[in-house]
Amino acid sequence: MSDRLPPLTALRAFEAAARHMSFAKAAGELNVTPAALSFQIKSLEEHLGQPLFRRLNRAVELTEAGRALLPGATEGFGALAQAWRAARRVGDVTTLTVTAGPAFTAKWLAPRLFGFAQAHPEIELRFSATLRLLDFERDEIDVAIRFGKAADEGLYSRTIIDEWMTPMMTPELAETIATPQDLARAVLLHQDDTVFLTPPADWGAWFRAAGLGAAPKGGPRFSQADHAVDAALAGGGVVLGRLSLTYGALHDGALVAPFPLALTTDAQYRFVCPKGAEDRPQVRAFLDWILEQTAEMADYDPDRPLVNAADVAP
Amino acid sequence: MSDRLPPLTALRAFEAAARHMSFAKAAGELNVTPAALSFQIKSLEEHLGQPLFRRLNRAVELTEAGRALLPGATEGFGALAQAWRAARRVGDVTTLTVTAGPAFTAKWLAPRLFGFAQAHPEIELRFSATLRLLDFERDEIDVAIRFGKAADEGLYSRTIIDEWMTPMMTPELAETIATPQDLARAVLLHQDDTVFLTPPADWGAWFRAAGLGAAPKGGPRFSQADHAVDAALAGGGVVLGRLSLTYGALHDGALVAPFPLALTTDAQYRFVCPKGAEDRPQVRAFLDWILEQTAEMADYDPDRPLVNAADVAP
DNA sequence: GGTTTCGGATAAGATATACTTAAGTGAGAT
DNA sequence: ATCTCACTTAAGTATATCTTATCCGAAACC
Repeated sequence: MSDRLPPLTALRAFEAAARHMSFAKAAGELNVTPAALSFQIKSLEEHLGQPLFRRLNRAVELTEAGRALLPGATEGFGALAQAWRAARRVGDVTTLTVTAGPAFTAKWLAPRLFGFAQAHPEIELRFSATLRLLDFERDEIDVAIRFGKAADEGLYSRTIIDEWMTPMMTPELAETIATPQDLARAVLLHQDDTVFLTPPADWGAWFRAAGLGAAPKGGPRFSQADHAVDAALAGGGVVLGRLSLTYGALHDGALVAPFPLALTTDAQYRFVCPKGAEDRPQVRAFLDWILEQTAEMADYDPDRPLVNAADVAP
Repeated sequence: MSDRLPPLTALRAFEAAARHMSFAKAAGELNVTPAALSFQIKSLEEHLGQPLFRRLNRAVELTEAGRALLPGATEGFGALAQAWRAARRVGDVTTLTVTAGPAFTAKWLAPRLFGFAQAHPEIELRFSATLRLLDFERDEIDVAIRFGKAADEGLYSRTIIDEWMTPMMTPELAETIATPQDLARAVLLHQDDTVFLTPPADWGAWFRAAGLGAAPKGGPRFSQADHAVDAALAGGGVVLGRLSLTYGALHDGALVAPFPLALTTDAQYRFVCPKGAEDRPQVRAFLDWILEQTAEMADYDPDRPLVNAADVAP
């Protein structure tokens, strides 16, 4: 009748048995014989001073004590298993799981990945493209690329891109749009995935920064910024293009940015990982590679006039 | 390098060692020799394939793998320990932990407890008087007396009191207050702890039910209903007294309720415990005793005209 | 500067724990 | 009535775990 924890193997046996509601199946799961499992349960019941199962002839059912024990036991072993996986992941230098938003994944990471894979064939990359904020431990993520302002406490965080955004379009379309004022007649492509920024860095902000009197027109709205860029690439309109998503297209001339003025925000793309994880070989390799790639981007058009969206808030 | 859980005793040794940041202290906690603990940690590190501690000469510190493992391990063992305590509590027929609001505890439970203790000397009672909703598992509560409407799923719930409330005062004060209209001149004692009820059962509701044109005056406000009753007992004013809190005072004449009209609400006092727990001997004894006590109360003044607060909502 | 002390590591033997095989039991299924 | 299934019991065995005893290195102390 000790108040300390009972033998843990017996507890684990109970958890498996209660989950399956069958001693035989639990024995299978734990790779032991049913006899061993039966003995474990019996020993646990002795420790507790009362039965955990009611033995019916073809089945077992939980007693009230069993019902009280099961949820916490399942939760406890679940937490242990997850922690163990997390610890194992630390020693694993062959895989690297990265999470980033869909737009960044599509327009920045994916086109460049081949280069990283060639430079580091020993690292197996996994991607999780979602805007949902993931938990490093729970979701078994090594590295996150996030767009935002503040770095969380306890995380290693490094700004990787000085982002700016400016109107972009195909060269053909650009021939009909000579001045910012001409944008009033053009199809403006809107993006919804940066609305969480305050102040917003949208067409309204750019129009104000450019000193245009009129408010921007409505137009097609896209839930992901990369889709708006795709629409612009197809000649479907003018997008307020982000450097990170359009660098390649600007470089090979698929898009042009005829007006020098560009918007910035306080938010930046950051490389984020748990503190200390930046020294793991594959994380270090990935960070070095990203910095190399972004350094090239930072050199692009460094003299462009930048206006912070916060300074033109309505 | 198995992906299954490592030996659990070794994991527990790690958790204790990391918590104390000392193998020797951990060995003390687990009642084993330092040598045994050292061996456990070593075996765990072999399972993991990398060290969990960095051995400095007078101290140890966690490696990154250790830091990844510790929080989940602590959480896991904590959950197991709590579940085990919960299961042990099921078999314990000698203690009974009850939670109730402060007013109900002071005015209903406490005065009657002596009777229960006499009838069941073998049961050790514990009380937790708080308005905060407690969790049966987490807070190791057997029974809750709650005032509210809906019974939660998965809980045994039984209404124990058909509550009503009506103006009450000392007999001396009553001599100056002959009709409900006279309440306009009296000091009204207000209570804040039923404001979560919708519609509220307060002086405003009673005035509307009584057909009084004027709204009730302001007056002293009490955060707990029992304090308002105490103030009324001291002759300090008129309280909208709840039967449950004033039954004794009405019975021995310390308070009188001169006006027949009483308010009811959809909410009632309920006896709540986890499903199945109502059959545990001490819980059953407590419930039987409560029902016996409340049956007596239900017989008090059964012909009083009742108005539901919901029917006089503004 | 030498000695002590503290905290941990290691080795060998002892013991308790957990597992397996084999035989047994009772109630529902056939 | 017999079979079968799911769990139990018993005996023997393997393995994991603990203890005692000894060793080691660095910080603390004299």
